[in-house]
Amino acid sequence: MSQEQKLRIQSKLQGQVAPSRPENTDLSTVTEGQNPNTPRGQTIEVEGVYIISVAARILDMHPQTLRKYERLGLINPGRTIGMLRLYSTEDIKKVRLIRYLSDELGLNLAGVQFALAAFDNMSAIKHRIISRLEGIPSAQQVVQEEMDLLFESLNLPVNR
Amino acid sequence: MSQEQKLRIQSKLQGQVAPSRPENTDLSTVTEGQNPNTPRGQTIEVEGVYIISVAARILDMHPQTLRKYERLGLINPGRTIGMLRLYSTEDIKKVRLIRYLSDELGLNLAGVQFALAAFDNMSAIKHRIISRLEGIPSAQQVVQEEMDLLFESLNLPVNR
DNA sequence: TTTCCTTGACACAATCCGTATCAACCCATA
DNA sequence: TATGGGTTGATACGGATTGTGTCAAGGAAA
Repeated sequence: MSQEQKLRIQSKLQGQVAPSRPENTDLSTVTEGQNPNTPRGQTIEVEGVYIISVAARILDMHPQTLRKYERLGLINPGRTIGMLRLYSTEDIKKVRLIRYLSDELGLNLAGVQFALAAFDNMSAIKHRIISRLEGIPSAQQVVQEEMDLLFESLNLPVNR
Repeated sequence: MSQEQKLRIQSKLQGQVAPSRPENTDLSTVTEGQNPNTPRGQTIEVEGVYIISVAARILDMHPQTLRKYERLGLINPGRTIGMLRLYSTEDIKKVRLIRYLSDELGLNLAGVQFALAAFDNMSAIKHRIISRLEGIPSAQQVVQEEMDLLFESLNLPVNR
């Protein structure tokens, strides 16, 4: 339970199981819902990937819960050659978002699935609009502002 | 209990608006552009307004379910002077959307609440953006198209 | 080898949702 | 005005869902 234990196991397993670094993260769709102005000053954990036991300890959640989330398609962690799950920091952040939607807002997992898909769609549409307004910076500014307002209105925790 | 009694009240309350079609599922076109909350003095003359028993029969749902939806803030039907609930056609449509989110997509009521709020915010933001792009019709069209695409991507039933 | 760890499957306790029930009150009709 | 049926708010119950626990079997690392 102690922080030292977490970091010990974490660093231990990182040295072993994580030969590939950030280039392995082809989970680009995960970060789609995050704002570009995300405060990145609070990263306590070292960037990298974790096996399920370490990820569960970091998140203080049961490993079976993480497995269930994956089975429902909510998260999609990478795998080692031996089929071990590898959770990136983006995966961790996404699980925190899921936990917020579930615990704080009371959504069930179907609702979480719907919300995550909605976030992805909203973010994609925002980028599509801004892209299509290439020659009109003033319009781009309007869309940027209002869409950011929209995300704020959803009470999404940026740093959870 | 008896069907005659209900139909009697129904015809009293909603006038001559198709009381003999209990299986009518397309009420969305009846009073599309009319505001059901306009006080006309006599409640008998208001069209497309139903008490809870009639609304429940139109929707094929339990009256207690409708009451619970209201208690949770999902719907907000009007009231008579005697505090009887009055469901407008807009309320009926909203209940159908709630039922779709709940039954088809499997959201719990907290998820439905979140989704409805998100829809409202999205619609409001869309109008705000278009309003702020007053002098740029081409940009307005882009936003209109993409936001419509966004709503479509949420698999929302238009006429449920 | 030994010792963890992971995996999938099944089971359990707590909670949620729709429904049912109850007494009290309201409303339309005679 | 009197009456009977419907509505209201509150509470309680059965079925379903969710997170968690447990189990045996197999793999990876010291």
